[in-house]
Amino acid sequence: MLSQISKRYDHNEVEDKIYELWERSGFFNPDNLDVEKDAKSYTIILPPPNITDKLHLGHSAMLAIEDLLVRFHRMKGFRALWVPGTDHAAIATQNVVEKNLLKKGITRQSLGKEKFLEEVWKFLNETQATIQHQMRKMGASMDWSREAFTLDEPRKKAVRKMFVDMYNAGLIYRGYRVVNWCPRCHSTLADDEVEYKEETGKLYWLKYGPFILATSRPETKLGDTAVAVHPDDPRYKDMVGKKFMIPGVLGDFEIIVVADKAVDKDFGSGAIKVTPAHDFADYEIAQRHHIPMKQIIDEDGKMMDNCGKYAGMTTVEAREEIVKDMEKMGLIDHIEENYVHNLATCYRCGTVIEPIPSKQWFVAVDKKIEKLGNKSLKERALEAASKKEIKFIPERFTKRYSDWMTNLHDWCISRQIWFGHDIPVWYKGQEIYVGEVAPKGDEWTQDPDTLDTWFSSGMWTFSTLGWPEDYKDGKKTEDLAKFHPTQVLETGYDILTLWVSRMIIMTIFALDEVPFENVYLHGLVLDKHGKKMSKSKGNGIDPLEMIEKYGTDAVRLSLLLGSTPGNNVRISEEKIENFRNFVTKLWNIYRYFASNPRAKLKDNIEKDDLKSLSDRWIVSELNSLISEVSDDVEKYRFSLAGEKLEKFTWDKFAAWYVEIHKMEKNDIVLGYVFDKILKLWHPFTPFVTEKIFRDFYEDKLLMVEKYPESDKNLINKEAVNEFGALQEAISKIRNIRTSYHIDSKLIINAHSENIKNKEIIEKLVRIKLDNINHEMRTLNIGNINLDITNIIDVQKEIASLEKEIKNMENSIAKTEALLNNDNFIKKADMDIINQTKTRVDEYKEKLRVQRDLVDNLKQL
RNA sequence: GGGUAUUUAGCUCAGCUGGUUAGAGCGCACGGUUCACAUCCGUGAGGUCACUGGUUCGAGUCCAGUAAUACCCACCA
Repeated sequence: MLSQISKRYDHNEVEDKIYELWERSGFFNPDNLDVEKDAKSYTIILPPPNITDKLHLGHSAMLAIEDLLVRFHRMKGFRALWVPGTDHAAIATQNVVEKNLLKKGITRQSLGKEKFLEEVWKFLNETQATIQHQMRKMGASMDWSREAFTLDEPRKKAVRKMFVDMYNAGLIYRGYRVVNWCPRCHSTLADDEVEYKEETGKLYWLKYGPFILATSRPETKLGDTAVAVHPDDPRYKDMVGKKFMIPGVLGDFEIIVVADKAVDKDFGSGAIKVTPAHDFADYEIAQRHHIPMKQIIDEDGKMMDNCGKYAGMTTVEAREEIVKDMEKMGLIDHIEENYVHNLATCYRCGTVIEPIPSKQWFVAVDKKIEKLGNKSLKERALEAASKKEIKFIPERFTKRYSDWMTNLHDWCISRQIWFGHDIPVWYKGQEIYVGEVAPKGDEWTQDPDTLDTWFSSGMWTFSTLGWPEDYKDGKKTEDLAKFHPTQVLETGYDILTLWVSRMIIMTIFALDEVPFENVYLHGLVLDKHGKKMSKSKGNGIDPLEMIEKYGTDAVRLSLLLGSTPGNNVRISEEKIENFRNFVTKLWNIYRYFASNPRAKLKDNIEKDDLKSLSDRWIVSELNSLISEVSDDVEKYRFSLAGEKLEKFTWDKFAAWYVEIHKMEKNDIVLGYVFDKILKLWHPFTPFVTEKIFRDFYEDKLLMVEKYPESDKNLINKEAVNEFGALQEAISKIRNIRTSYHIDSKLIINAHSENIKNKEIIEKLVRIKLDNINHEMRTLNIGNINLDITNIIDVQKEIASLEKEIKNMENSIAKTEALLNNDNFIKKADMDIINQTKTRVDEYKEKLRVQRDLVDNLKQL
C-alpha cells in the first residue's frame, strides 16, 4: 500500500477534490445531516465580508475559527449550520467603483445613477466570485444553498419591512439636525464612522464685542447666534440673558448670552461663541436655550450665498481670508500657533467632516415603546448583556459594549449615496407615505437617499434565516425557529460597536430575542513586526498565495495556534511554514501506518487489546487528551487545544509509540489511536485528515464521523507513571551518549537484574542488555547498569550528577518545609497535600538513585 | 481627559478556576541520513515571569501602585 502513497503530501492535488466531495455530499446543509430527531442546532452566520475587495488574512482567521467550531459541533451530533454571505458595504463600495472609474476619466455624475449602479454591480459580481472562491479554498464548510447578500431580493424585502415596522412603532423618525457630513462622499456619517486625527493648527483669540474668546474656526463666526458661559462664572454673571451687537467682517450682528453647564470655565476665556448649525456641542446648547440656527456652509463644504464676498470659498480658504480681514479691522487679539487638536475625518475617505444641519432619518434609541415592554432599544440592548443573554469572549468586551451602548445617540440611518437599500418612503408635496411598496399614483416620488449599510447588516442573523416569511404573529417557523438565536457570532473586536451592537438592537426589535448567545472576538492579524498589514506598506500576506505554497491546513493552524481571544496575532511566512511541517509529519505517520498491509483504522478498543505497557500508556494519554481537547474547544480555547493535540501527535505518538510499535506491532492500538487523532484534528486541519480517512473508507466522510468520546476506563495512571519512568531512563542514557560523544552506532553492553521492556530500551538507546553480572565498570541508570569502560569521563559525570543532586535536595527541602507548615496542613485541600506527599517521596527516591550512582562512579 | 489590554527564554507567543523542578515553536550549540519523515531524529544551553508593595500556608496567576507599549472612547471652543 505504501508504494501508492505519495512521499509528499501534495495539498494542491488534494484540497480542491476534497472540497468538492464535501460540497457534493450535501452535508454542509444541516437538513441532510443524519442527526437525532431532538438534536440541538448550532448556528453561525458568517460576518459578511465587504465586496469591496478580496479577502485578507484577517478574514482567513475568521473562517478558520468558525469552520473549526462548525466542524467540531457537526461531528458532535449538532444540527450544524454556517450561513455564508457578503456585504454590499454601501459607501465603501461606491467609493471604490468611483475611484476605478476616475482612472478612466469618468465621474459618477457624468454617468448618472442608473449607469453608475450598473458599473457597481459589474464590479461586485467579480469580487463576490473571488470571495466565494477564497472561502472554498479555506475549507469553509458553509451551507451554500443558504448563501445571502445584504442587498439581494430577500434582504431588500426584509429591510423594507423592518423600516416600516420601526416607523410604525415610532422608532424611526425624520429630523432636521446637525449631522456629520462628508463633503467628498456627499453623505452623512454615523458618529462612530467619524475618525479623529490629531492636527497642529492655530487657535485664534477674537475680540468679540465685550468678550475675548478663542476659536479654531474663525470662519464659523458668520453663523454665530449666541455666546455661552458657565452659569457659575462670576466674570460673566451680569451679562447672561442680555443681547449684544458684535462687530464682524460682514457688519455687526446680534448675539444673546446664555449660561450652560457644557462650557468649561477654565478653558480659554470661559466664554464660547455658539454656532448652532456647524458644531455639535453648539447645536445642543442652542436646543436647550432655543437659540436660532444659521447655516453658512453647504453640502460641498463651501461658504453659502449668505456669506457675502466669502461665498463659494471652501472653509479653509474662507478662514484665511476672514482672519486677514479681521486683522485689518483689529478684531484679532492674538493667534496661538501650534495648537494641537483633533480633527474629525471620514473613515472611508479621510476628508474633513463638516457638521451641517440636514433633514435625515433617525432611529430613536431612547424612546420607550410598548412592544419592548415600555423600554427603549438602548435599555433592552444593555439588559441583554447584563443579564448574560449574550456573553462576550473575552469577557472584558462586555464593558466596552455596555459603555458604548450607554452613550449611544439616535442613529442617523439615511445616506446620500446611490448604492444601497432604497428608503421605503415616498413624498407628495407635504405628504409622506411609508410602506413596503410604492403608493399608487404618479405624483409620489421616492426618498432619493439610501440606508446606512449597517441597517441591513444589523438584520443579518434573521434576514438570512427566513425573516419575515418565517415569522407570523410573533411565532418563529421553519429555519428561523430551528436556527435562531444563533450560538456564536465570531468577529473582529474592531467592529464590536459598529456592527455587533446594531445587530443586537435590530434583532431585539424584530424578534424580541437576542441574535446570538455568544460573541467571540478575535484580534487583528498583524505582520511579524506587529504592524497592520496594508497594501500601501506592501507587508500584506496574501492568503491564496500561502495556501498555494503551504496548503490550507498549515495556514489554518498558523491562525489558530499561538493566540488568545481578543488579542492580536502576528503572522509570518515562517510560522505558516512551520505548521506545514506538522502537516507533513501527520502525513508521514500515515505513510508508516499504511506501510503495513493489515493496517486498519479502529473506532473502538477493548481492554484486552492492550497488550503492553506502551499500549496502556498511549491509550490512557489519548483518552485524557480527548476530554481536555473537547473542553478547550467548547470554552473557545482553540490555541490550547491545538497545542495539546500537536504535542500528543508529535511527541507522544510519533516519537514514542510509533517507534515502539516497530517492535511490538500492536496494529489494533495503532489503528485506534490514529483513528482518534484524525478525528480530533479534523476541525483544525480538515483536508489532510479527510484525505487520509478516505483512503481507508471510500464510502464514508470524516467530516460527519462522530467526534471521539473519552473513555475513563482506559485512563490508567499506573501505566502513565511507569511509562514515564521508562522514558526518563531512556532519556538519561541518550543524554549520556551525547554528552560523552559515544559513537551512535556503538552498542553499549549493559546488564539488569530485573529487565522490563528490554527490547524497547535496547532498540531506542542502542544497548545490549543481559542479566548476567559481568565484572565491569558500570554506570547505574534506574536498574540498568551501563558498561562504560573507557567510554566516559567519570569526573565530569560526577560533577553533573552532583549538580542535579543539589537541585533535588533543594526541592525536597522546600517541599518538606511546606509539609511541616501547620497552616498548609490546616488550610490546603486534602488532594493538594496528598499530591505534595507523593511528590516528596518521588524526589527522595530519585535522590537515592542519584546518590548511589555517584557512589558507584566514585569507586571506578 | 476616561477606559481596556500587553509586558514570561535571543525572537514570536501559550500558561484555563492561585498548588509538581514555568512550557512550545523558531533561532542557537553539539551529534546523527539504508530501516514513515532532513519539511526529519537525538541531546543541550538559555528565564530574579517589567518594577514596588500587599493578600495567602502558597503568587507568573489575585489586589493596589509605578513604568513602558498598543488600542478604544469622548471631544474642549
